[in-house]
Amino acid sequence: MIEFRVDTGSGVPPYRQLVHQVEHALRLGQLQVGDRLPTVKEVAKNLVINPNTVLKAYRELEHKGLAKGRPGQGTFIEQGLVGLPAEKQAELRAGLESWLAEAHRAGMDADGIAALVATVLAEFRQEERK
Amino acid sequence: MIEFRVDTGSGVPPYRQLVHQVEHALRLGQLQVGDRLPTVKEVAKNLVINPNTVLKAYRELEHKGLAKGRPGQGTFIEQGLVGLPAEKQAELRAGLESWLAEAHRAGMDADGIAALVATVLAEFRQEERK
Amino acid sequence: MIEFRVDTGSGVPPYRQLVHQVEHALRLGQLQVGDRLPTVKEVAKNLVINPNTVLKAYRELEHKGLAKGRPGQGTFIEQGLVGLPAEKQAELRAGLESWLAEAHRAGMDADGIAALVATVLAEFRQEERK
Amino acid sequence: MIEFRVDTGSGVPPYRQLVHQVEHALRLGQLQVGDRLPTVKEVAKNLVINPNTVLKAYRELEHKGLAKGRPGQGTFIEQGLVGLPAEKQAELRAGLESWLAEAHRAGMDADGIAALVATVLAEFRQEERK
DNA sequence: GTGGTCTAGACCACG
DNA sequence: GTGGTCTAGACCACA
Repeated sequence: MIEFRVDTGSGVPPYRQLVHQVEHALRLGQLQVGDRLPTVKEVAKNLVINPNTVLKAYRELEHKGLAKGRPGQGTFIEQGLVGLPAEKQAELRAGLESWLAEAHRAGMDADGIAALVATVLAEFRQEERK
Repeated sequence: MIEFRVDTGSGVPPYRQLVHQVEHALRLGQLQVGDRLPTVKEVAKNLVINPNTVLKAYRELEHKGLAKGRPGQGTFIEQGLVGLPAEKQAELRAGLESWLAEAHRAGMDADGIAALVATVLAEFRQEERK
Repeated sequence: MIEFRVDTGSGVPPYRQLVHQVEHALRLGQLQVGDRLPTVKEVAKNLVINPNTVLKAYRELEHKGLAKGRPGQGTFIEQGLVGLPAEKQAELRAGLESWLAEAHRAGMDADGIAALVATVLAEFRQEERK
Repeated sequence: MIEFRVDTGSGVPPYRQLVHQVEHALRLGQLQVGDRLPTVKEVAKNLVINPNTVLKAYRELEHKGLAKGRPGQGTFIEQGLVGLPAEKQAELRAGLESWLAEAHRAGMDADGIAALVATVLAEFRQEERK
């Protein structure tokens, strides 16, 4: 079962963070078609946010065709997102994690790492756009 | 001189994106104490956003003690952010870029990469918090 | 609930006047941690100023850590400011008021009094700085 | 010779602070008709502000008929402001200073005192307006 | 309904 | 010309 997080300091609206997390989990194969998402109440209670916010996120997922609420049963994943084969993903992930560990050893904190990653990713996106 | 970007699709308010970019540049040593930021009007014109939005970002930086507006002259960096020595940073950056290139070769698009990176970073943050 | 005033002739930007008034009320114990400030719209309507101006004041208070806006609920005092015990304050206040009454009887108008007070206070500040 | 001060943190435009200080000094009898104000250059240098700002203040005084610039000689007080007789003023001032000293002894800092004074004065003005 | 963001445009203070 | 303030009004996120 997916575990949601909300980072209130990031400026990203909470409901979008939830949507992103589902999308990411789908891409990474952590969520499969047919999986059940936690109930609105559970999420709202765990993250201390308003149930309406969770509902909005689930509706957004429904709108994108990724999930579907079944009254009385919960919300279920309807459709996956194309991603790389699991092995390749695991490989890449391992590579990234080892880089991260190295950065951490070198003395970078999470914010510093995030700054570096954001910069490099932004440049990559710009490259890709060409 | 720092070059701002704004990603309208991310959900992060533009003025916060500007703040983040300055903070990142400070961490990465791309901005130094005493450097001048582009004028409010320049940024507004380049990014096609309202001057007030830029002003809001600069004001936020001022509140954080990172920059200071001097009427008639511009806005200047007041204080740096601790970061790693430039060489170490360059090294780490190279490592990250090579990982990124590998992921790209493997068939991942920017969104997929971002998803993976976000997930791994979030886990790292959770680790760090312990 | 605090009652805001705005003096348009003073040259002090209205949003700063609001900030000052909250700070003063905190120092004087008229506002406590947890108290709710009037809503942005109420203040804007009462003082006949733009809601954005009020918002700017509340935002400034947030930056100073004194208040915090809770969407959908209002803006609340987060932190107090050290001040003297209420009795001592009341005593001092009485002393000041009696002096003021005397000055008034002697024929001074509010502006004259303000001039005298400003001068004496400025000298006091200079003394204190030593 | 009057000694100007500028408090950059107060929000009051510097040029208005200068005007106020002249007016206050006139009310308090510290400046007399015929007295010479410091030159624009002197003030600008001492307070580290732009000469234009000082000029603007002097023009404002001229506009109010309080001072007059005599090319090549300086700026001179043209007209006084009605005030109380010097003895009465000195008496009141002494009273205020003794109150201030008491407040200080009681543990109030300049900001606390300013807060109290501002509040009491504001109420007094409201009374007077009736 | 409450706070928050953005836009558009006017005006002021300062250099 | 540069930063800073204010207004007016639209739209969004949240409770």
